Amino acid sequence: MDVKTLCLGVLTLRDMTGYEIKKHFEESFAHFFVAGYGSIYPALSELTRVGMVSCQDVAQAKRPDKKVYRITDAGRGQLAQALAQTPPRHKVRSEFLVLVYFAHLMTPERLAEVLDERVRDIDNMLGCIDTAFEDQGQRPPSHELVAGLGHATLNAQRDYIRANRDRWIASAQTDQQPLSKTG
Amino acid sequence: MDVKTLCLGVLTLRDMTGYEIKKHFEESFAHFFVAGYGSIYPALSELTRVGMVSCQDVAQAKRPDKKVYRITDAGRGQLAQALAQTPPRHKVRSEFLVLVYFAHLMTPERLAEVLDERVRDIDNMLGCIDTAFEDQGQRPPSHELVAGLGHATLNAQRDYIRANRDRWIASAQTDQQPLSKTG
DNA sequence: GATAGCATATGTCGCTTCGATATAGCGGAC
DNA sequence: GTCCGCTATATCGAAGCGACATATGCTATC
Repeated sequence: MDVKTLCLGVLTLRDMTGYEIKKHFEESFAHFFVAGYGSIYPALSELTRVGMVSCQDVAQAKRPDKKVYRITDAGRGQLAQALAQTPPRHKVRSEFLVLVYFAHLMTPERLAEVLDERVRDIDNMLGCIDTAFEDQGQRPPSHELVAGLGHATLNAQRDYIRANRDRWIASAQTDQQPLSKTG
Repeated sequence: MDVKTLCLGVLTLRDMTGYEIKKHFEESFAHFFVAGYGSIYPALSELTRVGMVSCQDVAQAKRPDKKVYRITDAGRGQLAQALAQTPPRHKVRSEFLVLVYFAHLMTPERLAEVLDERVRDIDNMLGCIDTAFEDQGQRPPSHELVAGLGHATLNAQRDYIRANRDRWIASAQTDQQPLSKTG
């Protein structure tokens, strides 16, 4: 599944500009799918070119012009096919866990910093999910499901880190294998 | 953090070929970092070019020749710097959760299929982590930490799906908004 | 004994995506 | 008054992903 399909999906909720699609991604998808302008704008151009969405230029007073995109019947068909066929993959790319994996090459202070920053990030993300869930305007009923899953997963990770933090830092002290003589 | 840094990291454990690095990734990193040959071989070429690793050609009887890579002092220095500076980010790209988010556009049968396949994938991944953790040869002491974190996270996700599966499928029936008239 | 598939081993290619940057005017904060 | 953030679109280089190509030997099935 690529960003094109994602755009078709959010355009079933209402007509949007590229900017609004990005905002919707940030508010509702933040914890499981990231897409920047560098992916969204080319995706919308391509979708327009092949007739999956229509595009209307809207001139605005005191604001830059905007392009409002609307999904077409062809787009709805393609989306239905994508939803029916896409395998439910779930990829993680965690530099946090890479750092933890090489904890024996870091100082205990650095490990503490890494773990604490991860806990802060998790708290932020949980707050983000709650905020998005509170103002439920324009959101599909299934939003509750992904919010619940996000909560369950992030809470479990945070609790596990908190429960083991001190023990890990203590053993980092004994297992340490410095990389350089100047360490 | 890019694949180059990852390669430097695993080469602190022992000298390896590109093929072995890939296997190590699959066995130990599967649940939090994916890297294929298309990333690893170019990374090793570049690391060799700038002197972060050395490379020795080894001719083998009855096997293709191989290139054994070894981290250099310069490489160790660069790795230390990367571990000290890399922010502990954690990115998820879940087509599974996208599908769940648009559950109201799918049939309840399809939603059931998606949820069940995800549970199977999680079980597979848990087995993978356990297998890698059992044969502890050549693994850093911190491997236990990432294995534990993987377990906690995946278990939480699986339990949450199992606990809510039937309720979700029932509400998918009522909330459904078909995309086409032929649905 | 044939043949199919798997393991070892290195690599390329095209496409997608990421993150940073450019542009530009308005509104509010300090 | 000046700086920052919001709305809004877009491009660009670098990185990465997945599939494919190539070669050979070993093992299991028929």
